[in-house]
Amino acid sequence: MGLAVTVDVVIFAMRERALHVLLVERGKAPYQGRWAIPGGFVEADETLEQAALRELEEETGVKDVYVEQLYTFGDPGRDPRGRVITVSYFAMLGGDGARVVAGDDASDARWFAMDALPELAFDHDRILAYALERLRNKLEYTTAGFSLLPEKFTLTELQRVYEAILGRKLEKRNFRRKMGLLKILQGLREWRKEGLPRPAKLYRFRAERFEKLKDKGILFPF
Amino acid sequence: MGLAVTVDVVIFAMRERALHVLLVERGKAPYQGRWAIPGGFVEADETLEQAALRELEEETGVKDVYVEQLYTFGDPGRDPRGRVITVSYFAMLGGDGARVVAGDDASDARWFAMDALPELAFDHDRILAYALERLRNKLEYTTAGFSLLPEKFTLTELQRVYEAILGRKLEKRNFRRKMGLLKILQGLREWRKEGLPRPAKLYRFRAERFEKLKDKGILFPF
DNA sequence: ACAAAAGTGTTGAGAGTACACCCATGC
DNA sequence: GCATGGGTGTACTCTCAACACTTTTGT
Repeated sequence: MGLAVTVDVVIFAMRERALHVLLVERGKAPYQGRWAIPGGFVEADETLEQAALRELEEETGVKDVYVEQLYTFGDPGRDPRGRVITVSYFAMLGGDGARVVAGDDASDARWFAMDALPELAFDHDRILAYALERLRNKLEYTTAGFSLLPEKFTLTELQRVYEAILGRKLEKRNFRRKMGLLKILQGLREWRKEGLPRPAKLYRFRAERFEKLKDKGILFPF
Repeated sequence: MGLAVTVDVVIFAMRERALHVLLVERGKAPYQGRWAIPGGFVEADETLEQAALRELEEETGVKDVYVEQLYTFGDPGRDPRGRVITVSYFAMLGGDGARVVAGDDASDARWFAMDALPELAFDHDRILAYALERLRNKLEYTTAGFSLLPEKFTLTELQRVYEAILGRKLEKRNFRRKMGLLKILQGLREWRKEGLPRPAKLYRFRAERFEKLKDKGILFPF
């Protein structure tokens, strides 16, 4: 079989109130100089997920993240080098982690706002579009939104994550009441003060409480 | 690369009020004589979806179905022949079509009830479990349920599809009212009489009406 | 007349939506 | 003292869940 398999990892983070994605600049042909989703060839003795994590760390320095399989793209002709099938993954980086990559000189990786993307290599624009759609869906029935925040966050920060991904404004009081109803937030006795007119209370996500809700099919009602 | 790629197609149908899946008996090693999900190797010049449709027809005679990609399984060791990555698909066959295969002597294909499966080849039990989970989810936000019925069906038949897949009983009056509210059913002036104490009205699914609902994020509330 | 599935409405509870003002702080 | 984002409650509507009896037919 003249067939090769790659993995590609779409990794999202919130930066400056907007949803960003991490891309790498290709150093060699094909598509030299173009930006691409980090990824590479699967090796013989690793699982697909291990390959995704390895490539992500090699190309961007990001590690210790949870990746989830997205979709497999395999049209003939999607890679000029021959028949290459790619298994795409996606991941989310918490607010604090989002700064790690910026200072990593071992890579040509950069964050791009989702509404200001460069031209991409291969069919990576399709992959990215698919990943965004999946992220929107996950927001409704999982706690994906929390994965894009630091451990401690304010309610307004949480709301901005939802707004950035869904692409529309949400009503503040309703958002807060519903989050309260879910009982998956723990209020802390700490306040965020930097750059705020009035200090905002910090919260922490309580994963163990969410587990109980999941089986009952409870949705995030936004 | 010593890497091969296959496609496998999980195909569901309702038979005798229970959810069934179509399996084929393997004629050669490995796992000779075991039952397996229909599938085979991807050829050089076809898309993954074309490969899935081709293999499905070759092995079971089923054609003209809509297939949807499910998940890609690629652990080293999942196939004793070497490193084989499989892209799985799933499909649904309407009630009338479900009989087609039974008379097809060109294949060793057979329908199995999902709650009485034989031992399967490779990691096909995992694939099947994943497909069932996906089917359950799709039932909630798509019209997947209708794909398992003939063109004309009674409300009780429709309810049985939901019950078979969700694995629990639903309340008749609530089910009917909610289906009515969605306005995606067209009542016909025909009745089903075979084997029924009292004739039941037949309905038809109106796909074009559903399109309008989708964008508004309307869910099937079962 | 009996067995079996078809068909039909109401009520109470909980969640969704829309909406406007005062509060605490930094400058 | 003013600009800025933080924080709070009510009223209405709609949907969900629970629940039992009558109707039509074949035997």
